[in-house]
Amino acid sequence: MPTLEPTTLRASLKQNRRKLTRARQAVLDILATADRHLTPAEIYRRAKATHPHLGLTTVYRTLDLLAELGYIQRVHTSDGCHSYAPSAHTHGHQLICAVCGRTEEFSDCDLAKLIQTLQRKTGFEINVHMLELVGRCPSCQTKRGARRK
Amino acid sequence: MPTLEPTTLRASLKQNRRKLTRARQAVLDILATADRHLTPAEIYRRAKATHPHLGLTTVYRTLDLLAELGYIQRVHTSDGCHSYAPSAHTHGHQLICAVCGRTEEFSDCDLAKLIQTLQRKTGFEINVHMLELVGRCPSCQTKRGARRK
DNA sequence: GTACTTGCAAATTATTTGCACACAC
DNA sequence: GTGTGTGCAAATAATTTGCAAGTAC
Repeated sequence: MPTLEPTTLRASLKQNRRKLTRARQAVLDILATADRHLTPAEIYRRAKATHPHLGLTTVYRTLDLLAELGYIQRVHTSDGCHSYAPSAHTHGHQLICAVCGRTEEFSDCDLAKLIQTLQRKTGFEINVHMLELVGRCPSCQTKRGARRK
Repeated sequence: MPTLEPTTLRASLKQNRRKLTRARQAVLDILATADRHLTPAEIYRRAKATHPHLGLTTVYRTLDLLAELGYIQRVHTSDGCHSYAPSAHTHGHQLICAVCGRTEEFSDCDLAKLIQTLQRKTGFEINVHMLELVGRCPSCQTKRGARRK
């Protein structure tokens, strides 16, 4: 996964006249090594371990920035859209475990045909799509078959 | 669109030992006749016209309820997930205009194959999916080709 | 009549802003 | 050195809760 390569990130930042700072590195590190989606507050708490001076404000600002650059992705669950997951910095979608929050990214969504049909039918010009799949990851399936809700 | 049939709604509510009240009717009416997605605050403002006593709290509660029953649907845009659009009370997805917010619902998303492949590859058991397409509606395409951002 | 609902005020939570100081390049 | 970032405190916005009174059935 190219997510973590500091070189790539630094380059992206430079393009926008932005800098690679400790705070940004810390936030991205947390997400990149997390196997589930996290809220700003959770990221803040975790990142403070390696960067005690970190402010929550900075986390918010950093999340916006990283999302804009495509290094992380907002995850939309039924209880809100304020969690973030790492992203491979390309067109990607998330497969989310409803039980533990674990995410997997995938990119071959193959919606071309659907999009074409809908464009013809509705006259819309479609240029962005968001797709998320939700279910239970292998390990949450076995854990006493616990079904959420 | 079955959205508006008060009989259907009343029945759904009854099933859950809920009542069909003026407030709920007012909120649903606003959404059903809106051609774009609206935030709780917008819905509140509009619904007050026909139901001046309405409280914002009730709008929040009603939106939750109607969403749960499938009569409306949360819309997730890049700037948040706090808007709602009418829904045909079946499995459905939204096609959203990024310029004016207009929404169209569609249901034939045909993701079965993709889901099957991913289940095999990842071991996840997938049971929910959310799909949204974003673009420009016909009328926003002609309006001085204004492209958002 | 009863249980579910409402609207208000207040509390809570989430997010943004302004600004002096600090740091990456 | 310069311009971008940061962290703090404070402001704002969004959402939720408790509760007495109201209303659908």
